Amino acid sequence: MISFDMKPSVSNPGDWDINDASIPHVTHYDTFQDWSDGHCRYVYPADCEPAKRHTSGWAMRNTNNHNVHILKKSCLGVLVCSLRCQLSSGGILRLRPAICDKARKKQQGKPCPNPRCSGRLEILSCRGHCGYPVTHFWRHTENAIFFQAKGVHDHPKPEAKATVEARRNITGVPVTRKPRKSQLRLATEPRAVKLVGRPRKKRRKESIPSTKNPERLLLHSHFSAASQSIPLCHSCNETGCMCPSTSWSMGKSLSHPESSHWYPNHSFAHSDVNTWSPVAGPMVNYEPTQYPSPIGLTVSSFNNNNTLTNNHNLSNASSHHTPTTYVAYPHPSPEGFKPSDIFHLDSSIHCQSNTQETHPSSITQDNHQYFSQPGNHHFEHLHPHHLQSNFEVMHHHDPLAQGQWQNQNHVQVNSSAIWNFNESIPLPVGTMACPSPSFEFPELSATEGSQVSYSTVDYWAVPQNQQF
DNA sequence: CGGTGCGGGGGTC
DNA sequence: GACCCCCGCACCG
Ligand SMILES: [Zn+2]
Ligand SMILES: [Zn+2]
Repeated sequence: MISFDMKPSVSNPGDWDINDASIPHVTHYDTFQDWSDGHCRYVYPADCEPAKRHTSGWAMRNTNNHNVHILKKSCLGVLVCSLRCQLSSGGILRLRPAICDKARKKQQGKPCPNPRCSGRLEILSCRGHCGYPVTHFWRHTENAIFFQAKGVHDHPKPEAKATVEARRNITGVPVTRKPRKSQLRLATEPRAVKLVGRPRKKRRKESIPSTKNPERLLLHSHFSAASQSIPLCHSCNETGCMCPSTSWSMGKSLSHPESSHWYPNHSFAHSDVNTWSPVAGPMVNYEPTQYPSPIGLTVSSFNNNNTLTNNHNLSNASSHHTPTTYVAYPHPSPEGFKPSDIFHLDSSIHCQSNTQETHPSSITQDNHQYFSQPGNHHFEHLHPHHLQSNFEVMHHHDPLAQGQWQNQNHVQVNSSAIWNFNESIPLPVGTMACPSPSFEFPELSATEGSQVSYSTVDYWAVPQNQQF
């Protein structure tokens, strides 16, 4: 049986789609979801700052859909170590891909910041929407901001944007959180404007179900099929989809049974931030299990509760009246690296032109297939039947790994971290204008003083990371 | 320098 | 025609 529950916030009980010519008036708004995953729709108040910025925890880049009224963004995946080395925290490295193409190219191929690892950074691209990246759509109306997402992320969460910014803060680059005008340029519709797209050429409004790609196997079916008793693909939300990462049973969000949200049965993204589950491939219903580490380390049990994750409301919607800037500093050094290690990933100061291909050994080892395209891009093909052995799963014991979340939010300081974080102090937790339910809390952190003492140059010269 | 939004345009189905 | 992606530009902080 299909359970597609419309959130009661939509005054029009009928379906709305981001592409609809007219979108219903809403009387109730959702709290901001910056880690939304799966097919979901939310309505935010027009003054919701994160919504105005079209932000997301996921690294989303603008995609041209040739429609002035609907902003489309697609997921860039996550920046991981090619060797999937295990961090002291028990997780794997999950850096945030730069949104800017140029900066992202520079990130790729850089040495893994883990001093014990000879791996290199590579993009684990998102193929969560029938092989295409997960897409987000934003649409502004007079008094609301509509959000719709398509697809289920098939990769771990990247570090939060605030983490990257906090790191930059430490390096001295100021980080401001004021909304920028340029970000708010998305045309607002006077009322029920016909979405004709821009007048140019023949491009029209974006029709969401993709019918293009051969390997995506996205069959022609309409979104509204959701209301029918036809099995839907969790990934593309289409009937009849045969995309490989599909679970066919209907899942509903445990945390938000009332929301219009298809909840994936095997979403990685819904596992803990520092861990994730391998894709189930053509199979279904992945159960968290312990897998051997690719580098032979014992995979330790790790239960990271430092994050409030997907779709977990922390507070109600009544609190997004004042656009307060939040001054929280999530752990600026995720996974136990000293921040300066990762600063290099943000800065081009010490940029090495690591434009070589990923070395074959890691290719074989990881059961990944790499090929390059013009422009030194590294693309990755995941072989679904190999994926089960590809990745570490540290979360095997956590019964909540499949959709329920703990929010203990305590600060963990891992004394066995590679770098000495004994001086770490808990960092303040801020509030957001439109409360984000998934703000990352510090796990490993350091005072500015301790970070300043690191030599960012030295680390870059560590020979053990130059083995390629 | 990088995040963001806009828009042109090529390629593919 | 639809829709993917890439690219460049402009703006901003
Ligand atoms: Zn590594
Ligand atoms: Zn994704």
